[in-house]
Amino acid sequence: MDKNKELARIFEKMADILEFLGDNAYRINTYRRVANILSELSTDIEELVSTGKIRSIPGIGESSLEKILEYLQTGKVSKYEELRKKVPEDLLELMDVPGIGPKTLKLAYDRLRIRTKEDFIRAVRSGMLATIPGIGEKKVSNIMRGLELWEKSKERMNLIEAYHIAMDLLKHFEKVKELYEKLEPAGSLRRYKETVGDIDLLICARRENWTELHKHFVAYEGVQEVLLHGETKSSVVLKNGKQVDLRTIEPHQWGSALQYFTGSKEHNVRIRDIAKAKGLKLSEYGVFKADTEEWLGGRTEEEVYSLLGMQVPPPELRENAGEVELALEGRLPRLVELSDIKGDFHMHSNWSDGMASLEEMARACFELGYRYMVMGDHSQSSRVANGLDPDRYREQFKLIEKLNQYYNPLGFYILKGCEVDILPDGSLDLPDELLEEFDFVVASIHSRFNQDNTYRILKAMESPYVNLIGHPTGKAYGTREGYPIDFEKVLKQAKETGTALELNTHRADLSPEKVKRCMEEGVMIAIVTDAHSVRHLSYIKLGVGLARRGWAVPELVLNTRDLEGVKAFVEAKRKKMLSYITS
DNA sequence: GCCGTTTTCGGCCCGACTGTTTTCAGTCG
Repeated sequence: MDKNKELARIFEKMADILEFLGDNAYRINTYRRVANILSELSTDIEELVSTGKIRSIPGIGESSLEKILEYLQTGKVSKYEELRKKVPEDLLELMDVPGIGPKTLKLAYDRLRIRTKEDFIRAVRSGMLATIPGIGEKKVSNIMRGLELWEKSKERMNLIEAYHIAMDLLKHFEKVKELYEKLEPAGSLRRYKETVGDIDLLICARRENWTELHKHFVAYEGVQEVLLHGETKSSVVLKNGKQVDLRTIEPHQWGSALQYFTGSKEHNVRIRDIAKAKGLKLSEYGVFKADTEEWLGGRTEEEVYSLLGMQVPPPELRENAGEVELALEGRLPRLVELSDIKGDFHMHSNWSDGMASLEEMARACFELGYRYMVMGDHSQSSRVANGLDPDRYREQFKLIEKLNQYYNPLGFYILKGCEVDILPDGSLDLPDELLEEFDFVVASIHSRFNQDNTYRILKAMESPYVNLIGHPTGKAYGTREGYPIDFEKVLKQAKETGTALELNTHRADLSPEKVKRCMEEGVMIAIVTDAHSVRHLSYIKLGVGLARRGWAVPELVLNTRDLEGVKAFVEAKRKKMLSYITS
């Protein structure tokens, strides 16, 4: 799969360079599409080539295929090698910064002879950039803000990125699985924090295997630089700039080490305090008697916490935000779990802007063990997303009905749904006659963020047919802050109208803090992936983690309901809101 | 560069916002 990724990167880079050079926009778009296809493939590119299946992938034509073949044979793409000679690639990395595009970079390149990232940033700070005609003060301050956001998102990775890095490393260790008993990511990744600074891996193994394990770790192909290479601890920086630490643990210390390295720091400080009060000492090596240093336990986390007289707080709650008190009293809530999830309420197929067909998405959901899924393609006003008009939705209904004939006897249901745009005035992008025909409706804001978004969402929730508000605050990882919104008003309206709010895994919106507010107010949430490919569906696990960080309980998570429960939720709102309208 | 009951050329990617302008270019989703 590494070749898929590398090829995707090359196509993406070529697109960047061509854009900088002012090439044909359609060609650039094609390159990006190819990059996207390559990165989302679930099969090795070499296999697709050898079986000839590559020829049947729409979007990859003769020219792209040639480049792919050349890469597989020689490890290079000559067109890329040619292109990169024409531009300073380092500078082009700034295209990822919000507010900086190819034209701005080209202007700086031509007018100020800027050749590197550092040059550019210096020109922004010194005011040189503002001297170029066509670039004013506002533009410069926008870029400054963009740079800050970019720097910040560079420092910490988002949860999805961290998850992928960890999964790849786990795969790397699969090759030497006879050397260890357990391997688990700790730190903020285990706590499902929205952003992760570096990745901590813990390995439980007998001491005689430690040397070999650390050797295997630093030999990982993704490693750029080895910072530390020892017997118990090694640290590396990966090619993507992210740091990974590895700790080897003896079996009898596993629980205490896992507890210690999971954190958070605040939680641990608090826990050690409690240990001290009980005449105990807690460290990554175990629980000890304070006076005699006698080892009392530490094989498992259960052992550690029970020696302190507490329940085990779920890792997602370990922030010293009330979980310690509840654990001491034995009153921790039962949080939602992955195994509670019976379906996904928000995903796209290639009918709109998804990568996979409806059939493929259905099969994948069925294989995940779901009882139902909501197919929620974009509505007509999302033109770039190839949104559906009423006729196409009705056409899609027929396909869904046909698939349901196959799946329903197997206990799986595809619900007719949509992600309908909330228009600037708060009205919906589809007529009521059609909305009524859907089994489940997600409504989201996708454009014109400078309007009164609170009003738009409140208005949308008044519709008897809207069951879920998509990405309610508009927040997206790293690159974008949310649109301004009065969340408390949204909460109140959600409760009054019987509308659920979405926890969109892809964007980490709602944030755990806002999930917590939902729980406090008794507002129903739905954990969704907003999947645009089969692979994205598996991110539901991360969504559950984010929900757990928001203390989400199963009763207020719509996905824990069976099909009848979901139908009852939809029906209840229709009945309630329609009676308002008629009375 | 890709694609084709509109098929080997010509359409595809549209609309809004922001900022810098005075009628428009760049960026973004």
